[in-house]
Amino acid sequence: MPELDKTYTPADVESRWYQRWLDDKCFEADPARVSETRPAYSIVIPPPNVTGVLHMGHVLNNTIQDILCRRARMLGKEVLWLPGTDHAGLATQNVVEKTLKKQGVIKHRDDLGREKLIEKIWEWKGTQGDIIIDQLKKLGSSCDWSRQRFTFDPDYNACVMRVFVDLYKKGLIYRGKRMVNWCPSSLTALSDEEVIMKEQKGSMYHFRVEVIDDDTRPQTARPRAVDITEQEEQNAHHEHTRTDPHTGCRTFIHGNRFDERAGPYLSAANRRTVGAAAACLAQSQRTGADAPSGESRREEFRALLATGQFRELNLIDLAQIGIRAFGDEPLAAADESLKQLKAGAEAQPFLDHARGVVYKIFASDASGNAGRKVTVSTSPTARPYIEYEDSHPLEALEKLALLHEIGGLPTEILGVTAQGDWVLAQPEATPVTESEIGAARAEAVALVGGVQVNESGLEDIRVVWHRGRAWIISDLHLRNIMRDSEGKARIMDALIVPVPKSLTARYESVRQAIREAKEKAGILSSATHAQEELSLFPSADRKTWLTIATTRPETIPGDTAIAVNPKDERYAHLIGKHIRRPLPLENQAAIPIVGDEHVDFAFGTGVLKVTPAHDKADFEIGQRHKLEIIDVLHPNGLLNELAGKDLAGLDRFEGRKKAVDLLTEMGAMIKAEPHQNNVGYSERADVPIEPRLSEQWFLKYPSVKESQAVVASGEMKFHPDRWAKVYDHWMTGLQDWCISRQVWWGHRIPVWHAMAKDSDELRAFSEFSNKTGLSKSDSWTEHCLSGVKGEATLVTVYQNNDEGETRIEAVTDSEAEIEKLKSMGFTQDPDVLDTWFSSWLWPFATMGWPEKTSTLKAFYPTTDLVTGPDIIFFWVARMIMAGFEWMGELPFKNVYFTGIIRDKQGRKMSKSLGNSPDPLELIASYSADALRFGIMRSAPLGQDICFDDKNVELGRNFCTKLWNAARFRQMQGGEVETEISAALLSSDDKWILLRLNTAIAEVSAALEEYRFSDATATLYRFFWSEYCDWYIEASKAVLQGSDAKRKANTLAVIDFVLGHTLRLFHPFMPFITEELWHGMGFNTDLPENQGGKSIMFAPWPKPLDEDELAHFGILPEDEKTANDKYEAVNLGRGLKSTFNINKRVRFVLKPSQELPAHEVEVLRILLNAEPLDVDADFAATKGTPSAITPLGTIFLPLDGIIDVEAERARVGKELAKVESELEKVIAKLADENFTSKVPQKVLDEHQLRKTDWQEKLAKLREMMAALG
RNA sequence: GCGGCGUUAGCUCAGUGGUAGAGCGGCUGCUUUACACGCAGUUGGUCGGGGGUUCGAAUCCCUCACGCCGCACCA
Repeated sequence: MPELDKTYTPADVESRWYQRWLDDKCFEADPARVSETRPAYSIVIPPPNVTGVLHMGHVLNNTIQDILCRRARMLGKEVLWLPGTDHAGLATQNVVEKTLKKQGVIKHRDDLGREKLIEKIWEWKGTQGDIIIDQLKKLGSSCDWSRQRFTFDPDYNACVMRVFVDLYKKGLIYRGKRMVNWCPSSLTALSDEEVIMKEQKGSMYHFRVEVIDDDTRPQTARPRAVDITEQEEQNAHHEHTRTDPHTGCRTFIHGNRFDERAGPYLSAANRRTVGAAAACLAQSQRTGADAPSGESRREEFRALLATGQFRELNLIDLAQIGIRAFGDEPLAAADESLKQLKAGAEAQPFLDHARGVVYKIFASDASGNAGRKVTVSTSPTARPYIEYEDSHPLEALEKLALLHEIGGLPTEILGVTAQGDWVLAQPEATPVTESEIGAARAEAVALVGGVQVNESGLEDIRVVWHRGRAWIISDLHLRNIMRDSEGKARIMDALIVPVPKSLTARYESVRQAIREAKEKAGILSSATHAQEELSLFPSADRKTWLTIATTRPETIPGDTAIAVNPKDERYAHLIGKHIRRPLPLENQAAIPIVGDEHVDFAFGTGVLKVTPAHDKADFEIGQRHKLEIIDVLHPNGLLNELAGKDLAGLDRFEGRKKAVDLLTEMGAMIKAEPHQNNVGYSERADVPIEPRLSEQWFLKYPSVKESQAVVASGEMKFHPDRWAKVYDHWMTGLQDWCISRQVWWGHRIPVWHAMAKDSDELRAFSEFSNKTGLSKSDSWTEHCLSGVKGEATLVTVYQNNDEGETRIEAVTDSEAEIEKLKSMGFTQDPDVLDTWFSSWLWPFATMGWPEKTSTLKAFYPTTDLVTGPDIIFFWVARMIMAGFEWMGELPFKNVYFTGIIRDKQGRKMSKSLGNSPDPLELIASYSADALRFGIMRSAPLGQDICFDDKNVELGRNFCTKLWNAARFRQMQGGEVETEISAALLSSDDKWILLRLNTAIAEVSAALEEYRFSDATATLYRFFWSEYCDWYIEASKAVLQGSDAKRKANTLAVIDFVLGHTLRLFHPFMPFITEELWHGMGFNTDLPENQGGKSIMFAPWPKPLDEDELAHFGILPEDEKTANDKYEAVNLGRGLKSTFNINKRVRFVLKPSQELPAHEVEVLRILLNAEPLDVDADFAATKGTPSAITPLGTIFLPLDGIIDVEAERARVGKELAKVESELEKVIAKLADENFTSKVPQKVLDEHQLRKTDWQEKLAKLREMMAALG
């Protein structure tokens, strides 16, 4: 037997074996070898990016593939693991361009031009590309490198061209001017899958636009209100761009007419309503110029909300917010705040029809601010509530919005009628009885303390019960006017929401009464306000304004319409009118108001600006209404001249700021509030993408039905199968795939154009005919232009493109045809294809398609695919479709999705975080085997992996252990792998053979089900805990003994187990197992293809079958014999440890059964006893520590150092535990409920347990008694 | 919003109805002839909360909370 080095040197071993495997062509697949008895097994590698370097994800992915392949080889399959790399268009071009720039070779790619740059990239690929291939080899990957492919290989390119032409002919590829995801950094279109949504904290800008009747009216540079100075108005607007920084709540204010410090600011329009003006002034005076900013109150309000007690709000008048306290103590929650206010309060109760008893308390708040009013009232839902009046209507509305937006609030604002009525729904309100109302009223009265009730107040709110809900109908609407508690009229802003006509009609009389009351008070009735004024803010000159919310004000110059929902009663009547687009300043064009169902009237203001050139949804609206498309952006994201002179040349984000400034200056800006929305980012360039209208090539996915069905039916299996759902979902909502990219490195689109300058189709065609000799009727058919037999071009004539030309489009993948086209003046489409458009052909294009190669025949469809779930759409789904489309068959039978590798903190590994260890460094310091074992051990099925170097360290330790165990065997000398004699098998031998059987079965089953971490766990347990810790230690009894026959037999068992273990380990740790396989001489005498050449072809271990077990005389109960012994050892060791004995000492065993001398010797060695006396009549000195074992009682005689108390304590502790366990079992067995219902098996188990505990208890009691 | 995954020992994770586990870490002891990258012993858990089904629940059902990941999105 050759001698193993004292230490394992992985670096030498790994490079030596890998080279040897390559030299011996161990990885090369031969289709000719495939037969019925030697089935094919194949995997195509997910081709890494040619610029890529190995990261942990690759390690995980490729280790799994290698394990699958190596095991398949051992199972006697013909294995093809087909490797290669991906040309990765954008990424590679970027890398090379950057390198060239760094080297100072170029400043811009145009310096080189297309052809030269591509040359440079090829050059780069030749010298620096494919680094990852060498790295994969370091990992031990057993790929068939002789078949390595690159997606840009000439024959692969031919496949891509062929596929394009085929799809084109099938009518699935088309060119279209559509909205695409445009990357302003890479200057190319991207597919939807390459865009990732990121949450953004931006602003929602509200600005107003002027409604005009038609587009013929003269334009005015800026809207202007009468009776106010420019400065005043600007101030007013400025005030109201303020938003709540904490909540970002919307205010619903359309009017924008209040100055918080100075009180209501009156526009001319408001002055029209005389009473209102007075009211405004009155309130202003009452609250005073130094009225609190509202901030302190806001805080308090938030605090109340946070208690969760205030769940419902009720708008009484627009300056008030009512809060109802629900719960067992209706008012207790509000009590605290109320107490503060009560001091010196003046309460004014009155009866309100809608609200029951209302008490209005006027008070100063804690900080002495005047003008605070609190209303306590009963509600129609029989819950008393408290209302806070704010010094300012605006503030109240802000709170309303705040409440409205807090999840779980039962009050919803539903909408507004044409009359301006609005409806609050209270979905959680429960209808109440008269008596409940009465009780609530009484509570409220009691609270404020016996105040007299008077009737007063305006009948401004009604509650009706409808469909089981309480509906509040109010006459309030925009500029609604009411009396306040002092009897003075006030003007309020309002929420506008529709109410069902049927409902409002029933309350016509109520409204009539209100109107009369208001007229009597000299207040304009809401009825006099015409419909068109609703929701709009009319100014003195009767201009009407619409408020629009947007996140992208820089695109206003590209707006070509305003859209409202035709069902939205607020705005429906405006459809057909126009608005004045505020930007660009020099071109404030009139653009139409269109009705479109797309508009969500619950969102924002319900008015949408339509920018067809810069938003997907807007584009569609534009199509529906035949709107003009104005593109205001350059491809690189700078605003162009169409954006106006103020914005042109600015970056889109700079432009945004500038646009806001412009709107503010002209007084159109109402406010900017914090707004969170999701913005699409280019995954690669990490910049926000720009929806951009451009001419691109699109593909309608082929073979969708089959592809969806194959997974749904389970014919193709996903592991874990939850990904099947994700796949199915995506396949259900497929969007056409934008396949063209505006880069140079890629498969160039095989489409050739000739432009006929004439827009007249016939004349254009005759021009074409002169060149080709084809007639017009030949359009859309294939022709051979070159005259070369079998070659063809598909010719299509498109009339009238944007430039008024006629385009002749020729599509072919034939070189002869291309030459001819070139000579005829055709030019090729400049775009290249999406990289995924080539990699979706990977499973068959790498195998020689379209030829019917023997490789394809033998290895397609492939068996397994191992990849990450992040490319399920990019790659997996598309490969399935391509497989069906061109091979008529699924491309693989199983897909295993790995998890994502995270760091110790659970963060995704990334370059920018720098938290990704370099696998090559790990290999250098721990070995590839260690890395492989470590990562597999921590990779449960499809779960993300928290990666820690500790795992690799553990892998390294495991390798060392394996190495040393092998060395131990070798040091024993003797022949390798001799016959095992059944007669000489010890209980330990039988035990380890049974454990090996279990391990083989477990590992095989785990691998069948892709449970790699389970497999490694079994390997670890079996080899370390069972084989090394117990079996080898027990074997020392024989190996150190003098019985040569037994010794030889034990070595035979050890060899048997090691030989199986190495094979079981090989897929996980290929290098060290190969080294030991040869180093230990397991390869000798084996046929070349059965492990003689390499362990990778040795047969995969099989458990001993029944016959073999019988032959060796191994029974299932043999496992127990050894287990009993090991338990006795554990207990004996425990004794030693308890009494702090760390020397070799004497043990005495008082056996409960006869023990062969060999077993005693094993016991002695495992216990490290010197000596171990077996004495059936042993009478221990009082206080001698002992333990009850399955083999009898073990004593640890401690002459002179007996500590009776310590031993009593120890036994006592154990006694207590046994007693409690026994008690549990007895109780269970005594319970008839249990015994009558439980299956017999469980009952037996419990019975047995009971007997065991009882026996133990008896013995422990004996021991206790012995201790005195 | 819709969907998925997860929550078990200090950490990483097994455990799909019947006596709560592994590795790492911690602590104690041991240089014992394969291995200190080792050996022996030992300490860690009301299995996220609540409810239900059951003789019995970490496991099945409901619900809530938290975390992660997709998808869809509203200007």
